[in-house]
Amino acid sequence: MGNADLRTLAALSEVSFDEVAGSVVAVDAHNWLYRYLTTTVKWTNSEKYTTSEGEEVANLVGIVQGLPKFFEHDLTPVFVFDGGVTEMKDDEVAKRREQREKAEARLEEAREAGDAVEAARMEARTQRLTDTIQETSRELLRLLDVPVVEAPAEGEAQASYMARKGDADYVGSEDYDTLLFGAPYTLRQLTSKGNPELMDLDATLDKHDITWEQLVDIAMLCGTDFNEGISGVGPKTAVKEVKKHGDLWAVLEARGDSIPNADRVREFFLDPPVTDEYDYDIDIDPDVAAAREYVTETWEVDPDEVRRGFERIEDSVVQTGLDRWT
DNA sequence: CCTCCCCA
DNA sequence: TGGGGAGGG
Repeated sequence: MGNADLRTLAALSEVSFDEVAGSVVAVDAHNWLYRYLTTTVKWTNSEKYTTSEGEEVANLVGIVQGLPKFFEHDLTPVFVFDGGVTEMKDDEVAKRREQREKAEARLEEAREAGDAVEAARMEARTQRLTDTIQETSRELLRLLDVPVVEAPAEGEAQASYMARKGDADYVGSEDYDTLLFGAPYTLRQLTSKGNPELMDLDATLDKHDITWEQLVDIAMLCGTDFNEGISGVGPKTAVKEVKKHGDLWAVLEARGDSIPNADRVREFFLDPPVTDEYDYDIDIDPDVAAAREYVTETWEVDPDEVRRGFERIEDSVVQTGLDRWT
């Protein structure tokens, strides 16, 4: 379970919303929507957010309720969507399919073994947001004038790349592997109660006196979402060994161990498919009336579910506009 | 120090 | 999902 290990290595600190006010946050859209839908809206077993046509549109409620948090703290979100498989290179398609099949196979194994935790974890990995959810999310964000970027592959990789280039101040994600994608600063817990948590890449590297490449090597030894780690190797040992031997290959050779597809996984973190073809205006001017009509009439969402959210959006965006003039 | 397991 | 304790190496 690599993510917990990465957390122990990461330089984390609590920040206040005031400290990050005025910044642009590249949000991994899939991650954000998925977490919001599962934790807050409980969409999977709710008929409340299902239209008469049987389409699940809890995402619309999630967006209307989740966006005000950004605006009220003067944060500009840029939603970065995962790329469609067809836009990816052939080997990338093959790689993703392979990973997906692997995850599904592990899910089956976990189910058969009665391992509920592992099954839930694998389910989260294999679960995809439906096409309807992706499309209606994009449309609602368009009406609300929230910037959207289309990633060629992983949204998380694209968001990290944008932050690295300086086109975003932070990546917004709950995942720790934005560190592995080279995101300088990641904000976690942006939509939950309490203060956000800041994850700092340079501070993480300094703390252990390692390079970014070595951090990726360390993570791979512990295990990532894309590879099993080496049994008996945790964060401490991984750091020690990578610093002693220099890089992943030297560590694996010295131990007589191997990681399947190690070169591809490593490359995936260090040089993922990303694009420079994006352009957005961070001066947000939402058409709340059109957005409300889209949500409540086109998709038949109960107006009571989104009334407060739209009010907060109206208030906070007007407020922000005033702030900029004073 | 790692892993497994339980609790909040 | 992450923090803490038991047990094993």
